[in-house]
Amino acid sequence: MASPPQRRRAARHRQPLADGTNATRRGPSAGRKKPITVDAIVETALGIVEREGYDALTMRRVAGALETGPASLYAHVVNKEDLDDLLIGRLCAEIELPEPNPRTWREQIISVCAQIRDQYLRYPGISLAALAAVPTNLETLRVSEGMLGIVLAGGVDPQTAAWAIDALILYVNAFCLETSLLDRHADQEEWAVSRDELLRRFAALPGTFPHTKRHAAELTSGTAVDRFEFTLNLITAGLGNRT
Amino acid sequence: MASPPQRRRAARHRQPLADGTNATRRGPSAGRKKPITVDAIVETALGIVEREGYDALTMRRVAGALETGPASLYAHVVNKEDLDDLLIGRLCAEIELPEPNPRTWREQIISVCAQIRDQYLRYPGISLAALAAVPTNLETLRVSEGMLGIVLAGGVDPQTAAWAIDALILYVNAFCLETSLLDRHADQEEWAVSRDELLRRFAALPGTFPHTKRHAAELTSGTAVDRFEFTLNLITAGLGNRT
DNA sequence: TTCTATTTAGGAACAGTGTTCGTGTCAACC
DNA sequence: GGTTGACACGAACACTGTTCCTAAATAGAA
Repeated sequence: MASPPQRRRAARHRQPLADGTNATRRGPSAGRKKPITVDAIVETALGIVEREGYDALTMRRVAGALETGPASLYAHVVNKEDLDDLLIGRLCAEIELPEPNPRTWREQIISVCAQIRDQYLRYPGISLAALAAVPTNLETLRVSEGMLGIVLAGGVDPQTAAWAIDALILYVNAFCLETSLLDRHADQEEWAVSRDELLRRFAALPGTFPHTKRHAAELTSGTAVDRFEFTLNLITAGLGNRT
Repeated sequence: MASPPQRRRAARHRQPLADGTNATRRGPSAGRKKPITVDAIVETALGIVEREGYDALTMRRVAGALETGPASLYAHVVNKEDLDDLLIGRLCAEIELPEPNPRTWREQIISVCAQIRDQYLRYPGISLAALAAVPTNLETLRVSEGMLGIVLAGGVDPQTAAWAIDALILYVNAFCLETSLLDRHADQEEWAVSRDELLRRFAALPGTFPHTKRHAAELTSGTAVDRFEFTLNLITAGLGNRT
């Protein structure tokens, strides 16, 4: 009745104990080319998401890539939810956090957010898992901690800093999710929404949409990244002098 | 080979033609107590989401509530995706848009966003459908149009207004999604994350998390709505004088 | 060395999911 | 009155996450 994955998961959310990778392994894994480990599962899963998107990430798919059955994964991973957690942990671990600099703190958080954005967009749709991730995941906490340090170094009062970071992370996740969903739509759908097509539709709207019709150009202008940086500037700009 | 739902869906995204509710109906629907219509499906679906949450929303579930099989729905609805689209359209249709007032424009958009928030939170998890909704949905466009009018009345330049509204809507959706997901987690999970529990965990973090440990109180303070209004104030505050 | 305990691997199955096919049934038009 | 076409729907397909239970193989104990 031993349940190692559950315990391992609980431990993951408690303390950053050095992962006790037992040098010696047991079980019928000698016949395998590569043993099934949590890292192998995570790596394989990330590869699938990178290549085919998050909703192609299936326990069966991962198991198949590892040349085994789906049941074999549940010895190392509690859930699909647990796997999701591991994935975004793995991604957050790659984020580089600069030493807080009081003079350039705004550029610094924007750069960290851009790192997260690029990391998430490289794995389309995974931001959904990021939104659902439990807030006590150690790797996401590491990123929060780093961002908090940067904003505090900028002289922002702690309460404002705490909530602002919450808002920033939430926005980054949402941005990536929306972008991924839109890309997936635009990929192989008959009604791909190019900018021209959008402009045409806005122009064809009835008179009850005066502003949308008049400012269709502004509404459809800019790349996704342009909007991303616009919003981040907007949020961070208001942090210095609160009203 | 007639495909009415596809055509209807396409029409929905083109022009707000008055819904041609043919007074006379055909087919073996006389034996039914209530005929299966798009409205009936949407209404039933909303009821399910309100009571049991978005991931209880299943084609089979809706069909069952309508006392029929799942195949019957596909005569009126193209997809589950189409149903999702209809649902958020229905919700957006309920949003009341005030007449733009240049003096109180900030309070006005915040109030509209709060309306959307309450509407989405009443149907837990449906914000996921809102994020995935195609941007040419007429009802969501109506809301965007209303918000655009308010911000423009506030004297914000059109380009800034357009992108800011995009950011606002994105944030509201993400906020609702995260809140719903957290609620679902906290509902019947053994590791429910109460505020005390969170404080304890932050206190137990290793020394590599100095800021998180020191400001655990600020990080865990406030209700979800507090954070919502904080962020909306933050975003709208930066709209007047752009740098 | 032999034996047992523990851990890992995995086949088969269960209860769900979205979606499609084909068939049957009824109402409205010519 | 017969034909047409919209509607309803049972059955099935290809999936999904997850659990049960069995088989294998090693680690430590006797």
